[in-house]
Order: sequence, then C-alpha cells, then structure tokens
Amino acid sequence: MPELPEVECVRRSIERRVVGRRVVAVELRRADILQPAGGMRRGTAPVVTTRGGAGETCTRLLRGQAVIRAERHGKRLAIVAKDGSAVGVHLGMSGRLLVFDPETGAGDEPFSGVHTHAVWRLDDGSRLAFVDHRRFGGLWDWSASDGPQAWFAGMGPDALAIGPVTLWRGLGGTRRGLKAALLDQQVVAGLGNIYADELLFNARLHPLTPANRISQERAAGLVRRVRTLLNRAIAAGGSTLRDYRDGDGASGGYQLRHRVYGRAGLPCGRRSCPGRVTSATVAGRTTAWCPVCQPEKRH
DNA sequence: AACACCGCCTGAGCGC
DNA sequence: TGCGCTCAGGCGGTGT
Repeated sequence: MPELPEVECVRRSIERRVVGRRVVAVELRRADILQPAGGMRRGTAPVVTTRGGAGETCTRLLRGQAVIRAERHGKRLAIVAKDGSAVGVHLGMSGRLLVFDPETGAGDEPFSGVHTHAVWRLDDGSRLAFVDHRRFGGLWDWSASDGPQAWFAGMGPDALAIGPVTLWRGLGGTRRGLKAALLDQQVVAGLGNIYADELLFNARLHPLTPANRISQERAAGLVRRVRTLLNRAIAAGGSTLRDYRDGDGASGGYQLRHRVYGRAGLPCGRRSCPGRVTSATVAGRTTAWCPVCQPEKRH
C-alpha cells in the first residue's frame, strides 16, 4: 500500500532513471486513468477527457519535454518537465511506476499487460510505465501554467516536513480519534493505515485518543517519531505487502519490521510486554494496537 | 463538524 | 480442481 515511504522510494527511482531524459512519445492506453484537473474522480461524474483516447498517442503528458525533477508531497508525486508542465501521479492501492531499460533486459512483462495504462518512451530507449491493476490510482496532466503546486497545496503539510506546532494545532482542531486525524491528509499528508498504526504504537498512544487532547509536548514527540519511522521505512525500501514495487520493480523490506500492523493476535513486539496485538475497525479502517502499551485512557 | 457508509477494482485466500 | 465468498484499502463522494 503505497504511503509516504513507498511513494518516496518511487520518486527516487524516477529521479535516478527518468530525470534528465526527454520524453519521445506517450501512449495512453486507458483514457479514464487520466483525472480531470480539480474535478471529481472517476465514477462519481462523467469523465471528461480532452485528449488522448485509449491507445492513442498523447499530445501532452510530458510528450516532447525534458524531465527535470520528481517531486513528492504526501502520497502525491509529480514528474516535472523543463517547461513547467508536469504529470501528477497517485498510486492508490496498487499503482506502480516502472522503468524498463532494454539494455538490462529484465522486467518487460508489465509493459505488455492489460493493467499497463500509460507508457512513456524516453530518448535513451528506456520506457516508463504506469501500471495499476486495481485502478485506484490515477494520472493528472498539468500544463506549465497549472503546475502541480496547487495540487500539493490542497493538502496538509508533508509528514516529513511538518513541525511540532503545526501538528499540534492540526490535532487540536478536532475531537476525532488520533487514528482518524492522522489519516486525514489535510492534517498531515503521507500517512496511511500502516504507518498511522505503527506511529501510534511507537508513541504508545491509543488510536481513539481524542486528537485535541494531545499536548504540545506529545505532538513534538509524534513529530520526532514520525520522522524516525518514515525515514527507516524509506531506508528499507518501503513496505511491500502484496502490490508495492519501486521504479525498478524491487520489493521493500520494512513489512518485516512492522510492530502492530498485520500482527493481530500475535504477542506485542515490545520486549517483556505481556500484551497481544488486538485489532478492530477504527475510523473505518482495520486498526491494530497493543492494549498494554497503548491503553485507552478515559477522561 | 464529524461521523457512517458507498463505489471504484482486482486478486489472494478461504471454505466447501 | 474450481467455484463463490470475503477482504483489503485511498479517497472523494453522499447522507445523517
């Protein structure tokens, strides 16, 4: 499930293998993977595609442009061209951005599969593909005047950049449980179900703790812990449960270090803690925590 | 404001 | 073996 660490690993793959290249051609195989800018998502409104029907070669989506950088904010990724235009990418649940280099030969399969929705041909002969079998992800086509900045600004501060006071204020503005508040991308951008649970475990906070009861000191602790957690996950290549791969098709390793996520019924991983990880639906999500380390404090 | 719930989508994993 | 069921989840929508 791509959350901030996984998206960051993909960003770095793009930086290594796509930045500096020029896009020779773009093939959009599924027009409905392209999201209307600022509009509603697929399935809730008629999809308005102004260019590039399925199987067609696109006139935008970076065609003819030199890629100069890859930016990330929360779980959103933008591949930016020299002229300021950009492609926005959201991986959703199962999205992948894969780079294939014919010189290495391996990994061609995803490019011919039915779940490959867009393919960029680069000037060095390599190809970048957006593959997403569940199609919860999507692409955005930003012009030089749009840019991805408004898209990024439409969400809260990035989880790796947020400061303690900002987080404290964000949490203080809601009586929701911490789990729900941390998943709210307007409060802090980048956390999903896995890292929200891991963060709460590390901070020894119950998922239902009212967000506005977090002191400034606790918020500062959360900021320190979220940075440590996410940086460690990035260093491990992210968490691969089923679908996630980086741009080179490599799995992550951080799933082996999850302390509570996916460990319901197992002993708490904290040394000498007699508790067992429990799970329940909180804020509409399967949530795992240790009832001993993370007791629910009433009043 | 803050919930619950729905739809989107596929494949893994299960019981039978 | 193979069928049908449930589940997973990000996100943005509607309804309460």
